[in-house]
Amino acid sequence: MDREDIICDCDVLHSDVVEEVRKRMPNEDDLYDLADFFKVLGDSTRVRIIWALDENEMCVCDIAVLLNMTKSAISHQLKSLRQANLVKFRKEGKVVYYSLKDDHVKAIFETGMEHIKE
Amino acid sequence: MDREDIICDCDVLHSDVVEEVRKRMPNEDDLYDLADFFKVLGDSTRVRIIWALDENEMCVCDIAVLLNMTKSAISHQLKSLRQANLVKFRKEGKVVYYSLKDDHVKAIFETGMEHIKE
DNA sequence: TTAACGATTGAACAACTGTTCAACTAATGA
DNA sequence: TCATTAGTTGAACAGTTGTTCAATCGTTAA
Repeated sequence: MDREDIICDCDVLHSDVVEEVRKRMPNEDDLYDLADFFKVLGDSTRVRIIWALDENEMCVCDIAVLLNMTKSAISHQLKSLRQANLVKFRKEGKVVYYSLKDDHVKAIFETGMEHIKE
Repeated sequence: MDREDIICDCDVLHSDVVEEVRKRMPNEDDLYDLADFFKVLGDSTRVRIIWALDENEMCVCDIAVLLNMTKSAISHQLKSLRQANLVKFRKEGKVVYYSLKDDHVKAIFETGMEHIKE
């Protein structure tokens, strides 16, 4: 990093701690990906969709009725969930059935629930 | 819900599934709180702060140096983390030391890492 | 008392996000 | 063939969010 790129407005107080932590920090890219992953879970519509799909495979219309939202809104959010690799789908005629792809998510949800219920 | 409040633009296709899922869905408020919890984790600055604090208790200046950001930016994010009950702090003279409050978070992080590394 | 410094705060701004709307595709069946 | 229905898409809009900037607080030490 060049001198000019340093935007921090203070001097380090415990350089030993900072250096030690810096060594142990995971790859920057992984931390950005992790934040993006949580960003997907950080929306009540998507959380409710995931929770619903964990109970049962459902089509877009059913989810829209369940959450009382438009098909379009649901479809947009399902797109985010697809891109984040959290749901999969199968087509049957005009109907598209969505279901959960990942088994990590339920574990994460349950630990999250424990946290907020304290 | 009144008839006028229904904004869904389609008819239910599998009312049995929808009814069954509706019964099993957790409390709406809990799902909103859960989404808010993930929203806090859904930012790379906050994720990096949490990861750093998991390694060592640190003061605001040290975190600012580590992440090459201003004290102000860090302090704002620490406020979010405090409000979400994820960090605690102790004062020593002018210096404020932050550390992780919650042991759930590391478990959630590690499961999240597993997911994104697939 | 005063200067210096670590930290916090509120306002402002730009960037981002979720929903709506309208237009569209693809499959069905009359 | 044509109307209908399930679902997707892109643009637009409003609401939200993260960082910056300047001002401020609280503690320390001169």
